[in-house]
Amino acid sequence: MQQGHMNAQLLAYEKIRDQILNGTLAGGTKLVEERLAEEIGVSRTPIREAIRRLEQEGLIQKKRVFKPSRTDLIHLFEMRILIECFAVKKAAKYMTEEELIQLKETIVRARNSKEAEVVAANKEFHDMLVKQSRNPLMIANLDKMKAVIYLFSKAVVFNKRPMLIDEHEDIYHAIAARDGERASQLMEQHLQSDLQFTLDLHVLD
Amino acid sequence: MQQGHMNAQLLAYEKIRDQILNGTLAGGTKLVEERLAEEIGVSRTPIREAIRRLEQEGLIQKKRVFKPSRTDLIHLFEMRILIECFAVKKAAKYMTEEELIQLKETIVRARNSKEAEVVAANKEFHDMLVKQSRNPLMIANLDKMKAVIYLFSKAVVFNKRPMLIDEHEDIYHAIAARDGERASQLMEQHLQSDLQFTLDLHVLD
DNA sequence: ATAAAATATTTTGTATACATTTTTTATTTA
DNA sequence: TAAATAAAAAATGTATACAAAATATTTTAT
Repeated sequence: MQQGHMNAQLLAYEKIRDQILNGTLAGGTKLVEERLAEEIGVSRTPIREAIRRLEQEGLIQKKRVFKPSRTDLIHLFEMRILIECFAVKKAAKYMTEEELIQLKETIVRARNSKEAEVVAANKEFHDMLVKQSRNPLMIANLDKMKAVIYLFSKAVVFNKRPMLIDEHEDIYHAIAARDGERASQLMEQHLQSDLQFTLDLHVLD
Repeated sequence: MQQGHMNAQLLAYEKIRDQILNGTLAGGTKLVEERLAEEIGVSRTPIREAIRRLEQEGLIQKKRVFKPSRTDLIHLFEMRILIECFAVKKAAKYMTEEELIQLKETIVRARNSKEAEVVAANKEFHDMLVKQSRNPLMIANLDKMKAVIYLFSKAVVFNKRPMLIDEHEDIYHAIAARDGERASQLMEQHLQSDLQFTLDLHVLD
């Protein structure tokens, strides 16, 4: 959490967002402007703007902390698959040798580290690929979605799904071989597995 | 323009949005809260909320009416193609006979009407298909994008591209034949042609 | 006359008061 | 007791005043 020129709005936005993501504000909680204003120490005005923003990002819906259902997650992943498969095809076409080395590097790092570092490396793998879409719209879209996806899976200790890194490696090889179609197929399977894994951990709904 | 329970916010939102879409507020124009407040006859507070919303929809950027560049339009269409091709595959799988009749109906209407009615029928064709994605996220996304796409092509008299209806018909036949792959390919070509047509009409940039 | 500094003006950000609506609680009635 | 209604409280919507920041304008020095 960095603090640029901290105006009240940004402060409110970041504080509320953090509380939602780390679970302090649980899914379904009603957000009361005055309560938040008092807690954060600003007036209602910037709180409102922050809430509007979070509403647009999907983290708040109808004044309540969004609690994604299984169906919501499935929809999110449908969209995610569309974008990441597109990106991966572009990657196969346009990624430079240097970029490929960097990509490979995230896999090596994921194998040789543990805990948070693994998660960070895997995240970087996906981020690098999404960037290859060269489409700011898609990048921004996916960014928003990730917050909601995280919201759903935050209970899931940490992405420790078996085979995850192997799948990344397969995707990498397909890209390096400039086989966009195959990379896309592999990415789809990879994300479907991720979705299934997440759904399985939330038996109730 | 219908008026539900007209609160100041909605009023402001709709008025500003309309002015952007119909060109009264030209691309690049700086939006001054006080000016708008006076004109619309509400205070600055609801104006601000309306602006935030329009910012999120992409119609306003950094306090100015968004003026999409050719590149922006290309990005928009990349995203649009992704979603509509996805939708069309689902349509081929799941559309009922009744729905297919309705779809066909939009084509007949487009052939036998003129002016605004043709445009409406063509729009309905796409809307019906997008709905087949059965994914609220995609539907909402496309809806936002359409406003911006319209913003770009509003100077373009009205969608009178030759072959447009024939292409719709081809897509319809592919769907009716339950050939999702082909429907998707046809939809992609169709939208690429639309993009090209729109770009060609804006020689300057 | 030009560039820099100082000043004035406009515009946005924030707090606050009050109006309106929504939600909750209490009360009445069947 | 349960449903319906009325009263109270709470929360949101809106207007407005003032503060801070960003822009535009004038002044000054070179």
